[in-house]
Amino acid sequence: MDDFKAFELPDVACGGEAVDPQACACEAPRKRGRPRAFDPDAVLETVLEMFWMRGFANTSLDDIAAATGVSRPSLSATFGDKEALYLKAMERYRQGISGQLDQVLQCNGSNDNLRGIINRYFDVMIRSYTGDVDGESEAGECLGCAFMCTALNEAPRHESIMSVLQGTIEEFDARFERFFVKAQEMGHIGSNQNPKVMSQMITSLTSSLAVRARAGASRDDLKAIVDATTSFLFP
Amino acid sequence: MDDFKAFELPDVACGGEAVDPQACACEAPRKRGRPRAFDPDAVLETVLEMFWMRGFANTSLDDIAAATGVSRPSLSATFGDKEALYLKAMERYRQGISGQLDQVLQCNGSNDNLRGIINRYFDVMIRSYTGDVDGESEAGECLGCAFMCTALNEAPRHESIMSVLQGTIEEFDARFERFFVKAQEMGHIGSNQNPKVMSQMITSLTSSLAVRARAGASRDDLKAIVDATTSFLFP
DNA sequence: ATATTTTTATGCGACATCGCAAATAAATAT
DNA sequence: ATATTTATTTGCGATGTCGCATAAAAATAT
Repeated sequence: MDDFKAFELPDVACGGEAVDPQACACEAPRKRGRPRAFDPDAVLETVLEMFWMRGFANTSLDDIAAATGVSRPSLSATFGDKEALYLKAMERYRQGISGQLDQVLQCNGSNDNLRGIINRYFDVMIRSYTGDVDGESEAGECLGCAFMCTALNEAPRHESIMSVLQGTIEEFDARFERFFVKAQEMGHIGSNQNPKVMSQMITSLTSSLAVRARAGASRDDLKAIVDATTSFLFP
Repeated sequence: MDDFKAFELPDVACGGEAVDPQACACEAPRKRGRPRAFDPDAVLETVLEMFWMRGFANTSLDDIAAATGVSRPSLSATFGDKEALYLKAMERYRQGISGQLDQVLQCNGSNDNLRGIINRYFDVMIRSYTGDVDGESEAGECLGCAFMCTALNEAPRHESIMSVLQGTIEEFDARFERFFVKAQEMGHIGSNQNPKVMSQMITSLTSSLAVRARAGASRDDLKAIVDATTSFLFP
């Protein structure tokens, strides 16, 4: 019902009504029946943004069908029911962030300094939290963490969402604990410091940024908070 | 639709069908028309728990009417529409927390040590986040922060919720900045420390606890995190 | 060409949800 | 007692929402 024209799929490959057989450059020798008229990945991206902005319960399958141009039966044939669709969209989101963190969170080069790495990490998160999609910030912005904003709401009602929520927290914790243990081994932090505590500081600040961003804090607001904290933690 | 018998109002004062005129010990000389058959505060408490568990969009006025025994027209006459009801329930929640913090967050007595005060603060928050209502933890538990879990979801769709969210964040920030400024004046933290940074650490950790609690972290899990952090910050 | 397979289109049915309107009930004011 | 005020009860109407079932369309296999 709400105006969601902004979500209409652009004419990307695989987006037309009849798709050029070779267009979807999937190596597979072409399956048998009628080919899909849409790109599932593009649909998931749109779906992610809708859930991100409006939440799970406030986003109906009709809305999604209208915004993507894919009918409800096609959606359910491809992705399953609403919950499965949500989980697939969130998994894509998680992988996107995770991939960026893999690149940023490495302390290999011995000339890296820890504070620089951590600042780069927060740059990534802040960009994501303040409405950055693929480089430039956009109009009908998605603010905060897509997963936090929606999963905290739904977790008690959906076993599967709860368990993804737990898994995501654990993944973050584990990632940073590994990182700081390694950083300590390489002498970037003193042996009197506790990697677990450092890790908790970073994940806590991260969740705080997500909340503040959702409430409309600007990129500079968040940067200021991060700078203050990192200059305290890594003087 | 869901089973919500747990929310049926107990027979508290003002809960029966015809209320004893003097029972509601409001000093006011008794208003004119037919007296209310329910206690608005008790209703708000129930409503809070429902929104807390299920979120705003997943809680229908029919559910609320069934759980409280108050019909929809009475609800809307007393509280306004669904959004207004939500805001009133959250305001009650905010005041409840705020009142507890007023008691806990004082560094008057010169023998208070800062770490003790902060630990008491986190005790309050952890109890609230892990399903404590009025002292004992309950069965159909409300986990995490009622406001975070619901408002993050709804903020972009509801101007009013967004603005309460911003206000709540500012209130927390201001509270802790005041606290640490005063603590510094009283010599509890060195003059080289930055009250703003300390404040950010505490609010960040708080939001992190809320998230973890919603994901099912136990009281002890959260205490361990708090202890590790506070012993680092206030050695 | 015909059959087979897969996707898409259309639409129905059951139910949920909200806001509102009209009638009824219970108190105080005069 | 009667009028007035405020709450409650009952129920309707419009719309939203989801899952499913059936028919049509577009491709490949034989």
